[in-house]
Amino acid sequence: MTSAAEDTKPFTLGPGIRRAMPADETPIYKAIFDSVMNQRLTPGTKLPENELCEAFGASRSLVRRVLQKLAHDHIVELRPNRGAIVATPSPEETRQIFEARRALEAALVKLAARNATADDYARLRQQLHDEHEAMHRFDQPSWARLASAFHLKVAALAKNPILETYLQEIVSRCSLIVAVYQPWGNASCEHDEHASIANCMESGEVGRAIELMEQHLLELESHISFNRDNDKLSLKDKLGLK
Amino acid sequence: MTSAAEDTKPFTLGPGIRRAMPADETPIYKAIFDSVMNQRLTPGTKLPENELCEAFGASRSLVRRVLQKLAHDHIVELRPNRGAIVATPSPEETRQIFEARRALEAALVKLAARNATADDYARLRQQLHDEHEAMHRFDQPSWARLASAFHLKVAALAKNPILETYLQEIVSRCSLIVAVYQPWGNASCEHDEHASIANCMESGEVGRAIELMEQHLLELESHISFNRDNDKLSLKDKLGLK
DNA sequence: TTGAAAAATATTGTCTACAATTGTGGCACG
DNA sequence: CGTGCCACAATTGTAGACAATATTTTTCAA
Repeated sequence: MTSAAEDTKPFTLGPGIRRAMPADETPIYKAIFDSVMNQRLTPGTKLPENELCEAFGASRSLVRRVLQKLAHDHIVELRPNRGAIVATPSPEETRQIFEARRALEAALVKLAARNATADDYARLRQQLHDEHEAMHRFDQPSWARLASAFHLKVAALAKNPILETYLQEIVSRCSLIVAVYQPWGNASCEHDEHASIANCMESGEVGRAIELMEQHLLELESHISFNRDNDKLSLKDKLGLK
Repeated sequence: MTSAAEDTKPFTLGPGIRRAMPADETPIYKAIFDSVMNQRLTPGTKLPENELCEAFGASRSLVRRVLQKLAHDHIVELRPNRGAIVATPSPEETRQIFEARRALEAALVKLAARNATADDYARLRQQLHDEHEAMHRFDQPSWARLASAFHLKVAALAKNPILETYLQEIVSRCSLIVAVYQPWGNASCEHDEHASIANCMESGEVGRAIELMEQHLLELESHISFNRDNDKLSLKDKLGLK
C-alpha cells in the first residue's frame, strides 16, 4: 500500500544500454534501498548475487556495482568472500552517526544562515508547508520523506556541495536506523521544530538556530530503541523454539 | 630522491590471490596516488585502462576497481565512456574544500577536547616532536606527511570514525591541491601553530583551540595560488604558441 | 547417537571476449 | 581553401566463463 516498488517486470537493462549509469540511479539500487527502508529486507538478510541477478534479469556486473555502491552508503555490509547482507547498525554506531549528524548540521546551519537568499527562504517555507500538509493528511511515508527533505534543503542552502554530500550520506544512514529500530514511525510532531529553526535562521539568530537543531536531533535520537524483533530472531534461533 | 615508488616490477596479483583486497591498498592505487602527489601525473592527464593494465601487468578488472576508488576519493575524474583523467580542482572547488575542512576540524577539535585522555595527549606530543624533528632535518616529504598526520591524529582523538573518515577524505583532497598549486612546498612553519592548538585543547580552552585551528587552516589556504603552469599549459594550447 | 572429517554444492572473485560509444582522420563538397 | 560528413581506430561498458573459497551435506567412526 505504501509504495508499488515491487518491480518484478522483465527489466533487463541488457544489451543496447551503453551509457554508464550512476549506479545509484539503477532500478536495482532503488529497489533494494526502498525495501530496506520499508523493512521488507531486515538487517542481516543475505543478498546472494545470483538471486538478485535473476530477480532483476541483470548480469552480475551490474548487481555487483550496485552492491558496491550500497556498501559505500552503508546500506549493506560487504564481507570478503562471504557476500552481502543488509547492514545491522549497532548501538555504538548509532551513537556515532547521530553525533556526526549533530556536528555536521550545526556547521551547515551556520553556513546556510550566512549564504541563504530571500528566495532560498521562500523555497524552504514551501518545503515546510508541504511537510505540514502531509502530516495533516496522515500520509506517513510522504511525511517521513519530507521531514528528511527539510534537513537536506537546509544543507543545500549552505551552498557547499561537499558538506551537503556528507549530510546526505548520514541522513540516509539515520533513515535506515529509524526504519529498523523505530518501526512505528517517527511520531513526534517535528514540524514546529523545523519551523522554529527556519525562523531563527532567517532572523539572524544563528546561535539559537544551531541550538534548536541540536536539540531537535537529540530528540530524534532519544526515540530510538534497540529492543526489537531483531533480538527476537536471534533468540528464537538460539533457543530452537522455531 | 623523494621516494622510490617506481614499481615497474612484474607485479601481477594474478591467479592465486582470492581475498578481496581493499582496493585502496593495491600497489596500483598507491602508485597512482603517489604519482599525483609528487606531480609526476599532472591534472588533466588521461589514464587509459589498457596502458595501466600493461604498465602494472594487471587485468582491467583490477585497474577498473582502482580507478573507481580513486574517483571516489576525488583523485581522478571518471567521465562516462570517456575514461579517467587526473582530477583538476577548480578554484571554487578549492574554496569549498577548505570551507568544509574548517567546519569539520572545528567540530573534531571540540569532540577531541571532550574525549581525549592523558595518554592520547602524550601520543599527540610525540607526533608533534616527530614533526618538529623532520622540519629541522629539512626532510620536506616527511614533514608534509607528518603535518597532515597531526590533523588526522586530532581527528582520531575525537573518537568518531565517521567524522574521522570524512576528514581523511578532505585532507587527501587538500594534499592534492597543495601538491598541484603550491609546488614549492608548504613553507610556513606550521609547527608552532600545531603545538598551540594542542596546548589549548589540553588546557581546556576549547574555544581558543577552535579559533586557532580555523586561523591555521585559513593560513594554509591563503598560500594557494592558481597562477600555475596549468594555466600556462592551457594558454599555450589556446594561443598555439606550442 | 553424536561428533568430526571429507566430499559435494553453492557462492564469490577474477579474467577475457564482445558490443557499443567516442574521437580522429580523410574525403567530398561548397 | 574552409567546412561538414562518413568510415575507421581506439577505448570503454557489459556479459559470461573459469577458478577459488565458503557452506552444506554426507559419511564414517567412536
